[in-house]
Amino acid sequence: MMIDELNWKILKCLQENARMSNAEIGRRVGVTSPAVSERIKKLEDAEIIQGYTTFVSPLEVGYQFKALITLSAFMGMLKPFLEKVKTYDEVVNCYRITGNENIVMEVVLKNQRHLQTFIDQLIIFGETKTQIVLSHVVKYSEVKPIK
Amino acid sequence: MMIDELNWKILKCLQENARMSNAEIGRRVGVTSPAVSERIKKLEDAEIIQGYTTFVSPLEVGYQFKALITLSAFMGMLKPFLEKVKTYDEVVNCYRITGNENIVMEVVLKNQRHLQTFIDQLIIFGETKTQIVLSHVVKYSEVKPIK
DNA sequence: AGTGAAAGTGATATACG
DNA sequence: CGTATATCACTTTCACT
Repeated sequence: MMIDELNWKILKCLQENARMSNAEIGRRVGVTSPAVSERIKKLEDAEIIQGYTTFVSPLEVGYQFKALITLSAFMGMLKPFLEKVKTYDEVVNCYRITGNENIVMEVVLKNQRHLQTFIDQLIIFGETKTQIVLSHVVKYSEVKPIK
Repeated sequence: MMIDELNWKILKCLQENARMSNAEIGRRVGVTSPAVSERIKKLEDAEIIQGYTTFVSPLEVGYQFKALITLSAFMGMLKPFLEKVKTYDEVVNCYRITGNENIVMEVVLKNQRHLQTFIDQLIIFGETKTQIVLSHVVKYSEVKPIK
């Protein structure tokens, strides 16, 4: 599928604020709301738009910190881990990566004890490395057109 | 601010689909749409809700891969980097972390050459480590109530 | 803090450039 | 692929509880 300039403008609006009305998007990009509606539908069908979500602040709801946890899986333990990780409420993001380290997870934790019990659950899968997140410098920045 | 069970149900709906109408949320959680509207406004004011966004697939719009790039900053170079990183279109997320490695970035790249030119920009700030993302196993999972 | 009703605005389907 | 119109749904405000 083709993404023209108008579609990029619509994607920009939606990335800025997913709850913006089609009418408001239309005003900003210079078309009517049915046109916006149809284009959004096509972007969804083409899976260019993969969903709409809300940022809920982990700190404001009582989690004390975030951490990045890196897992170097033991032989044969990567596959079971990939299934298991989906069930952890703590994990908000999980990437499989190249190299000796196989997995990086972004986790939300309520306190140090919680970190300990969480890491304890991982030891059967491999070796872990924990890095506490001090700040989220760039947060879910927009995906922009390729130059 | 207090987050009661009703607010958690509303947050669950919004995290699943930020574009869900207040009326639809109301039907699912058992209140009227003005009630939903008012609660959402309070959650926004309390900065529990920090925004609404749209997932645009980097691969579908022409980026060939993602990478995690770790930066171990040279003495005195962390602060200038923290300003500079906001200007990079490639960086969709950037975390400052504890330990010898100071920064982890999630970046979208159009090809190998792009990776090289991007890393070249970083060498003045510190040493880098690059891990190519093979898959995004858990994607922006919901933040859930603390048990 | 939530409901119900009124008025305004937005979404959707259809007909037509 | 877009607009224009009409109908229906949703949002917002407000009086009341």
